[in-house]
Amino acid sequence: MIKSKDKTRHHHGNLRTALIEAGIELLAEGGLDALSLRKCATRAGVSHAAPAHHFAGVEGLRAAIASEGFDRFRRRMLDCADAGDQTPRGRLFGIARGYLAFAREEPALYDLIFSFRAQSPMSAELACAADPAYAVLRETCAPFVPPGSDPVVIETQVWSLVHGYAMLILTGRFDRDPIDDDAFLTILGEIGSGAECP
Amino acid sequence: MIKSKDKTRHHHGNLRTALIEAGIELLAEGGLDALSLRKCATRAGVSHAAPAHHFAGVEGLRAAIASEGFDRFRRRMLDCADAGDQTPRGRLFGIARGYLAFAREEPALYDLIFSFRAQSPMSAELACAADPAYAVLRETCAPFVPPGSDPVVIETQVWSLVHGYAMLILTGRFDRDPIDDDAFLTILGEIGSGAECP
DNA sequence: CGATTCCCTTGACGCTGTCAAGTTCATGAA
DNA sequence: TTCATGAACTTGACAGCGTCAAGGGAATCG
Repeated sequence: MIKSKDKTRHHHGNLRTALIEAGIELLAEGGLDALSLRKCATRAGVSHAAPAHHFAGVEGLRAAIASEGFDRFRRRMLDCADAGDQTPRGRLFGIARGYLAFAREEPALYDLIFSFRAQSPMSAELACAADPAYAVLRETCAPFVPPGSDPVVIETQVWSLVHGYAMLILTGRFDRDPIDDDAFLTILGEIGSGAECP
Repeated sequence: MIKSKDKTRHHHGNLRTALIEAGIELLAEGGLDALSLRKCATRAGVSHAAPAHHFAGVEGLRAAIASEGFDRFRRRMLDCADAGDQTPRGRLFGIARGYLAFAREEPALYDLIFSFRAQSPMSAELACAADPAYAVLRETCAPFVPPGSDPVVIETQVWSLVHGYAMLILTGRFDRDPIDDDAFLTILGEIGSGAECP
């Protein structure tokens, strides 16, 4: 048996994590195009080909960074939900605020996690990493599902609305605060009407 | 004076258009990553450095292709709107159908036109190219604007909802027809309630 | 102690965008 | 007409990129 979880071996300790961290830094500094295997390697202090032993090419690195990104995304939503009113509507507004906050605070990471397309070889792995984030949305929407109706309908409403709004913000379509977020959240609130909202 | 509009000069006639066309083909065949200046040049039958005389680098080519993409996007929405019921609600559903159709039929081109971020050097040029498409949305939403309210509110609702739904489709989050588009359009219809809907 | 295995390095290859310099051809002037 | 100008394109070069093959060094195991 090998000490399976001990990564602090050889020259570098925990290189995989260091490469992901370096990639997130590069994204924050230079956007999606600034991410490269060689720059991550340099920043982590290893040779240009070292990352190949930890990721399946550049797409593998992107997927690994996206996994970490989805986790931060999930935590950002939960933090906002936990900080506001602990009512179904308060929590719904909370995750929406967290969603928008994440998109604005880490736009390149946000772009990355939603840059994978359906036919991507990584889509299975990515779907796995994204599921916990989606679960947050699902749980928050649950109180608004009309009895006997498919939960996916209202989840799709909420998610499409917030996701689309975030994307439009990032494209810069809104020159300056087109409608403030509270007005947007009011719209979101109307979607949840018709179910109990204590 | 030079014959200003005559592009059929020299070796190649109308190379700029040919390069844009080649780029759109490459996008359709291989997605966003398949687009490169050199491949466009080869496909148009010119040397690898020829495109530099027509575009400001690869970003310039991407912007030019996006301009053409926005125009096709606009026409696709208008075609669908013109084909359905000529009521405000019928036309609203029409542009939504056209929006989704374009995203599904030319996913890479759709990705490209929405890949430019606010701080991009091309954002001014791109905003110009995108305006006619946004005008279609604006006109279609106009009948649903409550008197005395800011039109941008309802435009943002509609647009966010459809844009987000399209993005979620492309990411493959919906394994198989999660909710069909008609159910989605019903949601869209609820947004337009409260104004005249003849 | 020696062999194995893992982690990483080195070097190479083709592809990419970009630049500098040269060539070819159409246009306008003499 | 001939010549000069300049636009359109070619050629060649360079650095950065992802990826592969081969090799070396350290830790572990028999």
